[in-house]
Amino acid sequence: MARVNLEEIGRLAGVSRSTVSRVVNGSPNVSPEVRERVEAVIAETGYRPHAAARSLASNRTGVFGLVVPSAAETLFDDPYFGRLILGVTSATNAMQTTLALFLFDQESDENSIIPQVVNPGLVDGVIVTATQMGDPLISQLQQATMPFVIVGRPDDGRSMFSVDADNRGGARMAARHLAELGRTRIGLISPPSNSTAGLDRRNGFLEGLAEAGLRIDGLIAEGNWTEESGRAAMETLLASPASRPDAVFVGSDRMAVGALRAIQEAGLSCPDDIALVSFDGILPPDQTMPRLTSVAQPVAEVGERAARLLASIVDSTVTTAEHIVFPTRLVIRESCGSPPADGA
Amino acid sequence: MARVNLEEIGRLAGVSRSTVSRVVNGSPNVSPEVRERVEAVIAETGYRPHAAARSLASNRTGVFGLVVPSAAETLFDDPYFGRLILGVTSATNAMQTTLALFLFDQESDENSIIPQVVNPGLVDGVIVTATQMGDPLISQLQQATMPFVIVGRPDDGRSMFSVDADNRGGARMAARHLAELGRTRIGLISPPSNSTAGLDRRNGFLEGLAEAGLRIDGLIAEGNWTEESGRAAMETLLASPASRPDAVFVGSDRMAVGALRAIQEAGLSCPDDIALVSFDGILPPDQTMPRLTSVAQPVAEVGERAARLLASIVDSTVTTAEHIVFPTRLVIRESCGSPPADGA
DNA sequence: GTATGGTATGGGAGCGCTCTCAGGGAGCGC
DNA sequence: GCGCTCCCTGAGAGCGCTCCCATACCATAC
Repeated sequence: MARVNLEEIGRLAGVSRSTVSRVVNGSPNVSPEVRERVEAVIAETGYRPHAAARSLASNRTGVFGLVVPSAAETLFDDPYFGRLILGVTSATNAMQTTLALFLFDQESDENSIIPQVVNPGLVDGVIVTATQMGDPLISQLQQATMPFVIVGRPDDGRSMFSVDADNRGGARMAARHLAELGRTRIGLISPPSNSTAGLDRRNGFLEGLAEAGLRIDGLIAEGNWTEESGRAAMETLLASPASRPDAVFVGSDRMAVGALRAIQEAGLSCPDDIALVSFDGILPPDQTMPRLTSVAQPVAEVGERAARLLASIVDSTVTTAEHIVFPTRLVIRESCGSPPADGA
Repeated sequence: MARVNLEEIGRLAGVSRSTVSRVVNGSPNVSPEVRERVEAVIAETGYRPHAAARSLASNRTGVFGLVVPSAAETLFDDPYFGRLILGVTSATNAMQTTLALFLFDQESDENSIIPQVVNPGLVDGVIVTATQMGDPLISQLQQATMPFVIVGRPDDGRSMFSVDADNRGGARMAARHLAELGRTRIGLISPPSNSTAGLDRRNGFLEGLAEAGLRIDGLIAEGNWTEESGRAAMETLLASPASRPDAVFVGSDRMAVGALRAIQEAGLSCPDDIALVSFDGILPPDQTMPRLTSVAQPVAEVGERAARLLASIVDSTVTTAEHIVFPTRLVIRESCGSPPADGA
């Protein structure tokens, strides 16, 4: 069953290459009997169109790139990226598009990967996640006029297509919730401030705190998304018993796991001594004791929407940049100290 | 900066298309001054070769596919696939190859995805993971003469290229370790037996048990890789207190987390009442209390090796099917009840 | 009858590259 | 000085497809 091409199929079915192409691509202008004959030949030869040839002629590859830069090492310890990939693939599968994954597993890879990403004829467009401030990839994409969508909020004001969760609103909600439960010394373990998500969560939290008439009072530490950094940050906050917080908002689930461990290692109780609310809502709830109250963001939906948005950019259906924000919701469990209202 | 092609670069540099091609592809037969001139033009025009055109002409795409079929939903809760992807990308990055990810997120996707995977001109070869017995994908790949490597052990005797961890030997080691610690009623929570990995771990365990002169005595339950199934399986094993095991080998880390929870919920202690050894060695050790003793398999290395093997098949460097097995090693922590010998 | 329009089909051109081959020039040995 | 080889370069063909246009045919309208 050697490779066979359009011409050959045409020959076998007694029609031209063009007609076979029409059948393959579902053009309506083909007579039923011809279509049937051609389809029979295709079936019995096992013919499959050659993707590269098609791409070259049509200037469309049917491939989207998903770029996940920076420390990929730690990446999959966080369920976030897995969920995002799941969302993206669910959309690309539905659109008959294939997904190329660009993971930079080292800083040094960056320079060898970027050319691939922006290479014409490989992908039709790119979804970019976890962009750092001033990411060189972004400007390269713009320069190459490669369509792209950012997952997250772009750091500068320039208009680009992007999809994000409402980090700011969610964090604000968390702060207010803790305040409403009567906590007064509410601390923050912030995600890294070199990411817009981190920045937004921090600012949203401070905003909510202010709205509740509370002050942060120096109870602030910064982590780097990892469990270990959450634990270290909590240890910092607990360092002086006199000024110990009675509640902490932790900027991500994983950091919260570490923070919780620090609380317990210090012989304190969560939520009695220190209430905790985290962000992401992505961990299997039973993974911690008490279970985490968390601001849930719809990660898979963000990924799915990003893929669909990219598709419409590629199709030139939408042309003016838009920033899509998904709402977050507070999932109350035990770590915040309020009676559970929602078991999800 | 509109699209520019080889011909155009040639025109600007005063040479032919062919010469530019040689420069781009690093052919040695180009005079230094011409090379320099061409490279200057390339740099200033921002020229990038068109991947599809190159693929069409050279019959090489520079893309490898990674296929992860079946229940993708639960996929990323298990760090296994993340690690595997990391390993594969580390190799493909080094080889200047791009990775196409094929995730079937529903059974129904399968039929729409397979054609993409075996499509000529899209990928040069495919790495297939988590194959079920009698996977239709495999026969399609063979039929399309698409090079492929299986991660895991192929279920039938036919010769194919594959890379696996020594599931059998690892499980055997686990059984013997527990026996050496003086446990006599050693149970098994087996991975699903519709996977060769599951089968191998189960058989290896039984083998090790027999070598230690022990019998399984009905202390066997089967899970489906999930935490919840591990917990349910352990509950089954604990159902009749009279015949309770004093040790259990759990076929995966995630199931072990569930099993551990079941032990603790039953008011028993691990390792005092029931010692635990699991398989994978992939979870952050601090995630459980006590920390899990586990048979560690080098997942990332398996992925990396699979990608490299695929590359040599594509290059026709290797032609006779081989099955590569990576050794596993027992990482002793607290859950097995022996004094820790290794902190990794 | 001719004019008009829609539909089914074929053929040519071309997408941007690689690969093979031919040819010109330089360098070498005798 | 001639022939040989080796290196560099250019030109042609062709990868398998899509897209556009020309053509042939049929149906309808006047």
